[in-house]
Amino acid sequence: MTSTSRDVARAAGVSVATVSRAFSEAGAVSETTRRKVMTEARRLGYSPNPAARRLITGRSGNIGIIVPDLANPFFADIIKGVQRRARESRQAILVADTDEQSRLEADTLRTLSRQVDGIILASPRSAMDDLPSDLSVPIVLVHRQAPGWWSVTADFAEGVRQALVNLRALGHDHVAYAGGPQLSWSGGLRTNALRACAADLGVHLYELGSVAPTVNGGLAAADLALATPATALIAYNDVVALGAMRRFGARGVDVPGDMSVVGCDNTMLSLLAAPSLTTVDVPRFEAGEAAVALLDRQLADPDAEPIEQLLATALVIRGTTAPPRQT
Amino acid sequence: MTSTSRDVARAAGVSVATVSRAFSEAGAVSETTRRKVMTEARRLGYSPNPAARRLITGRSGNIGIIVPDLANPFFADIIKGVQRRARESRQAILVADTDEQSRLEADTLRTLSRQVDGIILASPRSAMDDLPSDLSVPIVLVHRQAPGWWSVTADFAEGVRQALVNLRALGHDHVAYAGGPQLSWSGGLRTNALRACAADLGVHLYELGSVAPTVNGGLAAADLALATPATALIAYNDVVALGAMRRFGARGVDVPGDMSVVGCDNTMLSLLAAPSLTTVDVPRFEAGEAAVALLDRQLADPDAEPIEQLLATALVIRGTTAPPRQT
DNA sequence: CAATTCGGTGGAAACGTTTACGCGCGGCTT
DNA sequence: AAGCCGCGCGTAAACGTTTCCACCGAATTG
Repeated sequence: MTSTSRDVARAAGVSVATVSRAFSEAGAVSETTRRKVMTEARRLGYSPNPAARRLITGRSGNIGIIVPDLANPFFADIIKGVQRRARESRQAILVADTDEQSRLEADTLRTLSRQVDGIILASPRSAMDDLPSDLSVPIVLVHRQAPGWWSVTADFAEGVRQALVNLRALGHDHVAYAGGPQLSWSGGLRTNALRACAADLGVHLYELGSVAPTVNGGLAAADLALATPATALIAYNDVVALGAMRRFGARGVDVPGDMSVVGCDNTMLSLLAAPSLTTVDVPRFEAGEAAVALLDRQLADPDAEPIEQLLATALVIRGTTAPPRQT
Repeated sequence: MTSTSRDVARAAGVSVATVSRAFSEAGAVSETTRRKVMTEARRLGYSPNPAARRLITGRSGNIGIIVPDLANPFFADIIKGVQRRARESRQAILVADTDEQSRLEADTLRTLSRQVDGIILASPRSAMDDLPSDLSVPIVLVHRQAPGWWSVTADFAEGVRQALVNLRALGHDHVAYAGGPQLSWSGGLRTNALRACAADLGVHLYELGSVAPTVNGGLAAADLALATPATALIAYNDVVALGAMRRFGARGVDVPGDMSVVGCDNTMLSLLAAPSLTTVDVPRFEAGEAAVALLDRQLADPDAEPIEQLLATALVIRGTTAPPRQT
């Protein structure tokens, strides 16, 4: 049987209001009574009922995060960032995984919105128009920008640009690109950046279209790449890159001898690959932490102008890029 | 401004009690009025305030899950299983990651316990004695058994036994084992099973001690293994196995030519490795789903006898195991 | 036809907090 | 020395539900 503030009040010889004040840290209670209250509270094993507190304050102390796929180390790391920051401010986090299904996003958003003080929406696969806009909780987008929305994104454009520049410097004129989900905003960013940059550099870019952001997607991408004259492949993310490497291996294509591969995200996977994967580093923990910070700011001042935070990216050279084999 | 049951009641010309009943699905309201209530509710954008509901019912509709490391695909998959099952019964999930620090577990458990109806505690790194036992919420252990606790575990013992039997059949008499965290219950299980089985088979087992369940742990394990006459390495999990493979590669040790490697868990990583990793399959989604089921059962009947559910494991042969090179 | 049940509904009391308001009391200003 | 300020605290009114109890009419029973 859990005890209530009334029990503590009685035991400490004060009123429930004082107990509440002692816990709310308002400093509006003398140090002596505060100590007395705390002692009794500990003795009785009391802690404030979150439901009751929430009913009156309207704050749950929880924040929600929605990701397309928990099993993708990229999103797992973002959540870890969120969690780290949230733990400091004693907030719990509700996570929801939409299994890469865009139609689950709106629903999940609506359900979650009643449970939390704010929501972090990572890499939504829906069009912004399909997302409910009348939710009464603040939202921060991660890796998606939209007018009027708060967001934290990484500079994917710069990252893939560096990748292409590097490949060009190695001597690759024919480069393939395997894109991710159609409605991935950051995917679009990469595509546009690559197009522009390819034109600038005089590199021939083979767009392989969009593949699933999974190992299987990578397998498919590899076959598509081999059907072009490309000597290098830039993949939507590390998972796709690794999948492609696997398929290259199976088809007897040497990486990086016959085909250079560049991933994106710099997840732990890129270090596990053999050879280790050249990839674009994007700060994931930091993105998670920044998102919580923005959420807190929005919570403090709901009418503030939306902030769009941009995180830096950089190419990390490892073992899967090399000059093309002389033919 | 979110509307309340009173608004809906007024609009529909009924009492708040009826509105409540219409939403509580009790079937204690006529179909006509129910429809009327629902119509008005939709029009006003009403949905029951979870805090108020929870205050009176004592149920939050949330379940918590605590894992040592979200970034480990093994736990990510367990969470996905939990999430899938929880979504069906319209429960949200609170996840907490303890960063492999056992001292965070008790705290997290206590904090979470006020927020949720039940907690799933996956692979705790603490001794059971260090965990608070007076929490008023039901708990289900995953991959840990303890007297008086509900749990769902996998038959790791059988899995590693199969691995050792297979290695023996390939001709390996000297096998190294890299263990995981000291207080990992399932780790202890593996160690004991391997010891017993090695004795039976006449295989010489080199216990490398415990390494961190991370890539770095794997790197270390590889060096330790090479300091023994072992021709095969069984690793605590896939991450460690992949880390070890990386180090073997760096030191010019061919896998599986010079050294066979067996992982554990059969995560997506094992398919990404080159060559793909021979590993022990352990059902992760199923573990998550089963844990929720047990939680629901415990919730329905708190005084029931604890259930200990066991999931089957099986060796999956892939590319990292082969007969030892003839010397 | 009278007595009884029962499905459907409303009134009101909880649930455990937070917080506006008010009050006594000591120390400060003038 | 009289008034004022502000600190510390208690009283009581919310917050938005669920649920017990009572009530009414209609249907069922004897």
